[in-house]
Amino acid sequence: MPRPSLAHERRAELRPVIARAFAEAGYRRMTTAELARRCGLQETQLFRLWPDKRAMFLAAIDYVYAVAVEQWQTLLRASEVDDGGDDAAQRLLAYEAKHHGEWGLYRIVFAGLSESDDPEVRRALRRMYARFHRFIARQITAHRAANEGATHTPDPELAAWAIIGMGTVADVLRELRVGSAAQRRELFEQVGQVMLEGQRTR
Amino acid sequence: MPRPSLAHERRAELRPVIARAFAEAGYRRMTTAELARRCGLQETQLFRLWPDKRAMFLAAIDYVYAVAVEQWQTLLRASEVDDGGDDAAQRLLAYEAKHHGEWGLYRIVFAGLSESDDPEVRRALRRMYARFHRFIARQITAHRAANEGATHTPDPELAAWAIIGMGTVADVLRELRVGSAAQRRELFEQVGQVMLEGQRTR
DNA sequence: CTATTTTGTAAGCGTTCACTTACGACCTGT
DNA sequence: ACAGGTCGTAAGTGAACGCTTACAAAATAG
Repeated sequence: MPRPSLAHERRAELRPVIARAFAEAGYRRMTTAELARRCGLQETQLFRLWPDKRAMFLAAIDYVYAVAVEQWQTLLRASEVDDGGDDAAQRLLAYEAKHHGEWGLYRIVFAGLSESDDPEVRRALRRMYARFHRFIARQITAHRAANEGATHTPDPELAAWAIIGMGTVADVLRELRVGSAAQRRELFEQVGQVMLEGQRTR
Repeated sequence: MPRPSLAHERRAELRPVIARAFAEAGYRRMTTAELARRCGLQETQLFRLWPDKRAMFLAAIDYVYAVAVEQWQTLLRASEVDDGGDDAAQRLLAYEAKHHGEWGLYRIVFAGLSESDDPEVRRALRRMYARFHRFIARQITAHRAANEGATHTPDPELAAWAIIGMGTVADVLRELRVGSAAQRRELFEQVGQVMLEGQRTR
């Protein structure tokens, strides 16, 4: 019998390094050589763990959502205790207003989008967006249900997309160094609030 | 005296072809050879018109705003006559709800963003975003001023960014083939309306 | 005409980079 | 022990591609 493979575990522990690398340089500009250097191993090892560069990138895309959700969950658990009357949606919004995009992982998404004629990359991005959207839409629905019973516009599904859009534009502003962190925070707070509440449909 | 150069005119007439090409394939994947083929000339000619590939890409970025604004202006001129009571902002919103992103030029922006450590590209993108933002913010201010005098939230500057974000997310959905054109239209109508009107600050 | 510049065409050059080959050392179950 | 796999390292390969060189043809002002 051969020696048992640690490939699975190694992939898991290298994923953050890979993701970080792609986030810094984008897809094309991050070379497999540099990737290997950052992982502290030879290029060949990398190609034994993943079939090709694209597969490494796919792993990075999945990591984007994984990281976000992990942070949100720890946040929600932590603030169940010292809750100031705000519900989960508002706490998440306040958190994002401060910390959105600070990991720079959105760069992976930008890279993926301009690489997106590749069907696998598309699939990974779709899955990522679908997950974010579902998470946010649920928060909005819960928030509105808790606070009052009326129907609002935009409906939660659309409001969730709008919030994702707001996050994206905040990423772009950060990326291009347009405006300040304070302004981005204002954006999250004002627009986020309006999207959460919505307007009563007459 | 030498023969007079037509370089300026040629650049102008090739710009849409270049832009279209970058929009279809992104920056890295669009080769200068293919670019030349589409322009119906040799690669060397291209390099006589622009110093390098990046310069061609910069021209494409500028073209994105140029095209949008041209369409908007013809729309506004045309609908001054058969105006159904809506103001400019609402007509633009209705127009975008139907036609946003159909030229695919947003792909140029995605490509630029993941290529964005290049200072020139960054500058071009900043200028483009700034122009879009100013245009939209003015529309919002005009709309609110015309309809009622109260202060609203989010303020026009932020609402304008939110609308750009909404447009971006619509582009992403179109790109990834998530949801239908009708849903994107709904997004523009509902979210756009709320951003235009805003909520009265008490 | 002629000098000077643009326009057209063909070939190629140098670099970057994803991915491979080759080979030896090292585990681990039977 | 040893077979059949994993791990580590070094070198290389082949293709893509941005950009250049070289040279001839055409056009225009003086």
